[in-house]
Amino acid sequence: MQPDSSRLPEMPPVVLGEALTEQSYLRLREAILQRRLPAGARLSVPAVARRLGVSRSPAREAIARIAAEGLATFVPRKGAVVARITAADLLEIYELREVLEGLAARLAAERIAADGLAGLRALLDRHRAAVEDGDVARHMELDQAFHRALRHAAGNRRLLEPLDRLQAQVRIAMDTTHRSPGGMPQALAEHEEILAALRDHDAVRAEAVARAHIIRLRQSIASSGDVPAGGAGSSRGGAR
Amino acid sequence: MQPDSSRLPEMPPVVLGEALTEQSYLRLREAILQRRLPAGARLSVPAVARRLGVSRSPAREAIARIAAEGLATFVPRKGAVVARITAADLLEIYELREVLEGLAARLAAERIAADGLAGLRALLDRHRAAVEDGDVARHMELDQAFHRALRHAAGNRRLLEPLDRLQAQVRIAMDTTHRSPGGMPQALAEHEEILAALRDHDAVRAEAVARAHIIRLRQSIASSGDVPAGGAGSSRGGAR
DNA sequence: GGTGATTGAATTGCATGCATCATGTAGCCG
DNA sequence: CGGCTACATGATGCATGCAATTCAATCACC
Repeated sequence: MQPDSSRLPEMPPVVLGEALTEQSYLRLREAILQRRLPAGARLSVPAVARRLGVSRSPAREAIARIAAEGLATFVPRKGAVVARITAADLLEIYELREVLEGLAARLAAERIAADGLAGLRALLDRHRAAVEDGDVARHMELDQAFHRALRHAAGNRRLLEPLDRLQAQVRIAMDTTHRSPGGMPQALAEHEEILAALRDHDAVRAEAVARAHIIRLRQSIASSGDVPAGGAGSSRGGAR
Repeated sequence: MQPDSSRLPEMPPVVLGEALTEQSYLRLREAILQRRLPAGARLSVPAVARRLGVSRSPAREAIARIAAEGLATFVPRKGAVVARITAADLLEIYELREVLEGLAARLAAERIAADGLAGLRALLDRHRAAVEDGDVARHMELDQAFHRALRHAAGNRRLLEPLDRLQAQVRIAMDTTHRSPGGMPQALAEHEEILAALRDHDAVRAEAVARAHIIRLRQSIASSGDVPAGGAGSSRGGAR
């Protein structure tokens, strides 16, 4: 193993005089999601503080938030390391996402108003353009934006955080799990299906198609990235 | 005038020489769940530190965890206050719990082994005894224990934290929303139904009965529950 | 030359100092 | 007598000091 983790990539120092902790958290999160900090990278408090040009206090809290979010894990004696999202983790994540996105779609179908529908419509139009252009990065961005808008339309605040976290974890896993470009039109079509159900305020259908959408994503991942045959079994017990 | 912030209830000082932050967190959580710290109580860092006999660092982090868990909310300029779980919040919580407990039951039905079934069986036996004795406190405790065991049997680690959090939030809401004692045998019977489905490894039925169980709880709360009405008068300190 | 002990660097967790800022009160002035 | 202001209190956020501990690499010794 190479101690590649010792050198953190250059991060522009935090500038805003206010909310150093928040800024540090956002910078750190961004670095992780963009994979400038790869899975397994160690996040020591002094190192992060140095890189960000802040003292240890905000660095420490930023790291704590990152860990609480599931983007890093605390190793007992080593501090925090950027989470390694394995195929088994993705299975767990998609099991959860299935029911949560389904719930979001159901609630949104019951509650969404005209402006909410218009917003989703606009997103899908831009998404379609991106897919037609074969713009993978933009596709992923708009795909996530759609799901984000969907859960916001659900009107259940407690639904936001778990889904945000899962989505972030999926993003840092995208490293190993290749994005199949062929799946882009399929995802778009399924989003259209969800939107259609929302427009009809058909809660049952919205939940069903949303769940089917996630199930398909899980399967496409399970088939491309091979899962160790154990599944998401209990690897480790213990409370947090 | 008396500084009301010092009115935090007596908490035995943290004793263990290790993990002051963890101990502080647990003590604080316990105090909140037992309603020794009522909803709306302010959790200022110095006050908590004083009460627990620790310095501000562990107190600060403990409060941060409590807030991240949804047991307290950060008010921009006032610090953290113990969360006020309204009837509307409970609605949100049960919307989420419905799908999460359903997922837990489904996964558990697929994966649970003999010892897991035996553990749940033992819990239900004790639960039955408590219900027959009319022991409400023990009923609630075992009710929660059953759900906790169920989600552990699901074998999805990412499912644990959201459900733990929701359950904790429900507990601090139990202040205002009283559980109808008549519901005890009903809850027990539904848990038996879930267990039966698990024993048959009938995932579909397990999910269905678990969801039905939560839906019923939500309805029983919605019918007995009061209006959220924010009219809770903040007790103003005595003028003289 | 191989193995083991020692020193060293770095990290964590905790404690504490300090400036800024909001809050609430008391007193003063119109 | 009421409204406004200045002050005292206390909280937050950030910076930094300090001891204990861990991990590693070097160096001495067999």
